[in-house]
Amino acid sequence: MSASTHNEKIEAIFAVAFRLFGTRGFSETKMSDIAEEAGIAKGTIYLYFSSKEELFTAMTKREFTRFVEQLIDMLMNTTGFQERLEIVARHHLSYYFKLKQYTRTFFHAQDNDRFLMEALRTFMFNYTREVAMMLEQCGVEHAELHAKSFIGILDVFKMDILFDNSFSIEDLEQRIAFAVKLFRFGCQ
Amino acid sequence: MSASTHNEKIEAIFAVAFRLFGTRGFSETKMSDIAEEAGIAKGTIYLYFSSKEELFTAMTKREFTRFVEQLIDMLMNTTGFQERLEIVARHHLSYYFKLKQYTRTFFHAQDNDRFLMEALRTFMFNYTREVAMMLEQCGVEHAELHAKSFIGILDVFKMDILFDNSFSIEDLEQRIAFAVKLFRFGCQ
Amino acid sequence: MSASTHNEKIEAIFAVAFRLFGTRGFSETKMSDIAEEAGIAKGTIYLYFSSKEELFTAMTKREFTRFVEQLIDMLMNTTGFQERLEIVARHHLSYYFKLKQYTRTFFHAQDNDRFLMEALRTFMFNYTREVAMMLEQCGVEHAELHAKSFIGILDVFKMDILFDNSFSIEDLEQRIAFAVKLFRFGCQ
Amino acid sequence: MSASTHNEKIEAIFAVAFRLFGTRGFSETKMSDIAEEAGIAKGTIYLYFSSKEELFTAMTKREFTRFVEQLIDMLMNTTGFQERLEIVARHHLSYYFKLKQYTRTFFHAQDNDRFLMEALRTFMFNYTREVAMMLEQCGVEHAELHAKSFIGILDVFKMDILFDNSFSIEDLEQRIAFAVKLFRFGCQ
DNA sequence: TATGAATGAGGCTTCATTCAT
DNA sequence: TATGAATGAAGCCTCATTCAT
Repeated sequence: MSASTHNEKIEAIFAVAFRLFGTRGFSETKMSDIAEEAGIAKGTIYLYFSSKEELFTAMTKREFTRFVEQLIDMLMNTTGFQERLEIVARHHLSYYFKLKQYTRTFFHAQDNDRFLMEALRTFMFNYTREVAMMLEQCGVEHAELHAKSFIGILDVFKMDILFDNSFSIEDLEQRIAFAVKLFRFGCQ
Repeated sequence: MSASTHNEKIEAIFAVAFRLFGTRGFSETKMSDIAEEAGIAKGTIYLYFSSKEELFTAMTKREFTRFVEQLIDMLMNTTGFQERLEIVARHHLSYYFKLKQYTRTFFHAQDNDRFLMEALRTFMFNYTREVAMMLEQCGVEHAELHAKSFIGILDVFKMDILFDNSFSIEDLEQRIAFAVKLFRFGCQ
Repeated sequence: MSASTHNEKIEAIFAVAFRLFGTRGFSETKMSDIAEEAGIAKGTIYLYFSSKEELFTAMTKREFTRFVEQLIDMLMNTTGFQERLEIVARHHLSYYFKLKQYTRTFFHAQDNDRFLMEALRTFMFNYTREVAMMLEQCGVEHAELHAKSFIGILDVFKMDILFDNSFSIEDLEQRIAFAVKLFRFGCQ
Repeated sequence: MSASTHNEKIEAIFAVAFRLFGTRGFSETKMSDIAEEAGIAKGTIYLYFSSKEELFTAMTKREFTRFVEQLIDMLMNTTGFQERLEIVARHHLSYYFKLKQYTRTFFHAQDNDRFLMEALRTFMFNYTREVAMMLEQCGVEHAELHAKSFIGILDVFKMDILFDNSFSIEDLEQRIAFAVKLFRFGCQ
């Protein structure tokens, strides 16, 4: 039923928190629901996280960190501008695609929370830095602004993924190709 | 302090709601605060809006609508691809710049509601459509995808504006120029 | 639409109040509903009744008074013990029968209200007195206790009327006959 | 002050609720008052009852059930028509007499709810059934109508008990004797 | 460590009543 | 007299957090 070791328990809490915060949002998610779905008692969560906000922030930070680390791994094994751009694009869009069923608010400023804003800032900083480094290696000037822009292009397609119920893998690949092409050569 | 006519009162409520929801987020904004700052009684809000959620949604919808209408106006009086792109970019970024002091959550999926998600969807649809129409008139293919992408590039710079306390008018203009150039000619 | 003279207006208010208080009960009936259904403004009610409680009490008192006055009229034109008992019984039960569709709480201690309790007391006093006087004229001893008992027998049948959806005029007449017979000769 | 076990706590809540709802009525009784007088926190009540209405209904149902069960017990150990009628009468009237200080609304349709009406219906059904069974055993015809009538006679005396501050034990016994005699032999 | 019953601050909302017109 | 927009006191209920076991 419930996870037994310290880490397993934290993982279980994170997993449920991710799902519930993602689907319902911060305020509408109850600590008691998280506890119940994680198979532990309400009080137990407080052994690991001092408050609801801390749990939310910790979970979000971990998610952000993972996201960037995975990106770094993938970029490490690749050369070629086009390929690398595609990797960034695919990683970004796949994230939303995979989690579509229960993602709604992640990577977005929440209803609340100075803490999350800080986490989001750090995330953007790290994410941008990695993409910028990659761009720099590939000889692109104004790497940071370009990195942000590329991320922006990708992020806006999140709307399509989340709102369009018939959005398919093929659509995803099409968006990737489109984003990379636009980024490299402009709209003309 | 308080406005007298029906519409003035609604405007007053909207104005305060916009500011408070924007700075504090939905859950952390109290109806009593809105009432107090609007110079009316708590109960009075309920003469115009049936619930906190309805007020929030109505206010957001109005904001979205205004944003798009203003854009339409400005595009109407302009020709030239470069100029029009600059107008879109400036409108988008200026919005955040002007409201920097109390904007945080707008144009973002909230912690709550189905209603706002629907409003956001409509907004994105309208905003994208206007930009896409303009692009089409200027001979750009895949106008919709391009429109979204351009919006994405602009929207990501919102982060810079909101997070960077020293962000200046000059920075703003630089971002505008950068976004337009990238969009037109790519990163190279 | 709305009644124009002073008395017509009061009558209109009474009529609506009777219906709404009767169907919904005191707390669940809003002054605004009464005003609306009476075709007048909320504030207007306060020109005639100083509070919700006063309206309720006044309306109830009037209803009680009417009930007893009608009974007095009918008894006045009759002689004969059996006939008179039947008149009381028919008057009592017909009242509930006629108002079945919107009677629920009348003649009963309310959820609230010292005022109504007082009105109810007066009503029971007057109602009992009239029945007792009649019994006395007919030579019945312990007229007051007997009067109350007879009223009690009748009042319990109210349950049948209110709860039994198929309760008919024939059932009503049967109850009348039964009540009178029991009262006169006992259960044997 | 506060009870410790689950059941003790519920009993404590019931006891206070019975007293307060009985004296003040439903609407005028505050959940916070019940909590305070029960020596627990407001929120604790909601661990056992999902709403004020539910508490009220549950308490009333329990009271009804008890009333009938006690009657059944007492009838079980008695034979003789006269004695049994006296038992019913004494049980009914003693109930009001004992609880005089804080009974006002029980056994009466409340200002509110469908729920209570249903409970009242069930109560009347069960109460009537027990009395009717007893009457049948004693050879009385039309047992149900007779049972209701007897209950009605008794119930009307509730008024005397509640309204007459000098109502004594002797008065009570007199009413019992009167009710039984009337019921058996009629008014003559 | 783990539990979950208990807490109680706090917010949304209702609605009787007022009063300027 | 009549209106109805405005008021604001008051109460139900939620839920993050605590703590005795």
